[in-house]
Amino acid sequence: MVDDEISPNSEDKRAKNEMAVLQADLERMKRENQKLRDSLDEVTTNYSALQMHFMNLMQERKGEEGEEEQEEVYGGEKKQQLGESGGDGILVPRQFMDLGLAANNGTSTGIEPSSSSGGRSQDRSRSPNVEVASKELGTNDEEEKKEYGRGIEREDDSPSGHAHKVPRFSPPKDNNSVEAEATMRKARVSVRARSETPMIADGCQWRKYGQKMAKGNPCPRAYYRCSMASACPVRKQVQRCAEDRTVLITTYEGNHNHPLPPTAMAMAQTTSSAARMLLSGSMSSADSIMNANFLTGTLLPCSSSMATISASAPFPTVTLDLTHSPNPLQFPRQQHPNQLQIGVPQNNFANSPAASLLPQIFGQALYNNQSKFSGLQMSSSHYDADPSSQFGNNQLPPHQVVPPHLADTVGAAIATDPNFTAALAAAITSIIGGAPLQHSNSSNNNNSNSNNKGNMTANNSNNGNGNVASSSNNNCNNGKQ
DNA sequence: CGATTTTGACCTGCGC
DNA sequence: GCGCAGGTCAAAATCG
Repeated sequence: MVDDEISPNSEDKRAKNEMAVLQADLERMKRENQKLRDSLDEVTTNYSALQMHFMNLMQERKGEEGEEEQEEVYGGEKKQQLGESGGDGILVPRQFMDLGLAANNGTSTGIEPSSSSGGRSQDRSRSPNVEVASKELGTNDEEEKKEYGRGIEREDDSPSGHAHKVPRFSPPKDNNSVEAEATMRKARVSVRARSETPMIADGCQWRKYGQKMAKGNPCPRAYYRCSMASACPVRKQVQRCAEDRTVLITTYEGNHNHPLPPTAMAMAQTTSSAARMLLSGSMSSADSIMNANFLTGTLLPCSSSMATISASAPFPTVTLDLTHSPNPLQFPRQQHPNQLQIGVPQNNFANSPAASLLPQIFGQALYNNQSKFSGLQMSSSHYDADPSSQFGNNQLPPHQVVPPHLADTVGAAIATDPNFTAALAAAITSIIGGAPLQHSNSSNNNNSNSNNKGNMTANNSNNGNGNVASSSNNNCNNGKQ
């Protein structure tokens, strides 16, 4: 009887104990959860603060340099552009956008005939170099004709349709600008990334205009044209790697001549920066080596094969290879003490402002002074002990980092997001291309109107009915085409 | 019905 | 000069 009475009591006690333990666990978990939240909030907050601070610094610096440049080169014209771009709250991001979309000011003129004459005449009043820069980055009618030969010419000016008889790279009409254009025409940024989707979601709208079988690759290569604006010269090629079908090789070319949605800014940065890379002195081999070393040695120190620059013929190409590691951004935690690491506090990086800001930050920073970023490194999984010296002369405050317990998650989320590849490519190419271009018209704006038509065309056409037979070689070659 | 994709044909550049 | 390969065009087909 006693046992019968005691037994329930002891069970009750035990149950209570267990309950207490569970509650304690729960409490502990709640506290930890709260800690994590706090950490995340803190990271986010500090990231935003740092971001703003950095942008402000860049803006100030750019403002100074921009004024000097424009007085030197443009005779004050640039000041006006800066003023226009900086008239509202968008000023700060705008300035960063300018790095990649610098020339789009001219492009808008290309779209809007009413204003084109003014913009073009301005461009042509500049020094040859400036004109090259303008043409390269911009897309007025003439330059489009030169760059894209028959196609654009027919679209714009040649109803007869015989423009295709004009050589795509026709002999220079005058001086070196055409040469630069030709170079620009071939500037490419290639991104290799594992993706199940037919295309990287770069935020732009694309229209497929061709498909071919590339030599040595059973997968067809698809040709896309930006369809966000009728005369946008940006094109891209999408092809799966022959050796690894899960690898998607996307090659961008050209610069948008229309406003872009935030999610597309990254790609715009990429393509325009690639153009700049070429423009910036035709990119001597020494430069390319230097830049490549800089890129692979600092930005991506733990994966020298992740990013390569090829300035060799036929197309100078910046290739970003994100396929070598399941988590290419998951850099080792032990890194060079002076390396800049940027923590990314948001899982959904591709859709976050950071996705579009990152390339701009990188690019702008290098625009100002490449040497300051000699230790640059981007990391999604970063936490380091002493970030204080990272920005060199910029004296930026130590930035908050992703705590260790969040780092893996964040890094993995980013690395597995195909959208991120575009942003990362943009960052890299901004570094490569943005640095040497200090005196180009980086303050140009992107003012043209856009007519968004249709949807993102993610065509997965792989029927392989191109008219070129496969044979050997090629593909999976880091985008050198 | 307009926009987009498909696909054969064509053009250009390049190597031999 | 020829052939190959890459790139583009444009009519037809397809889609929404």
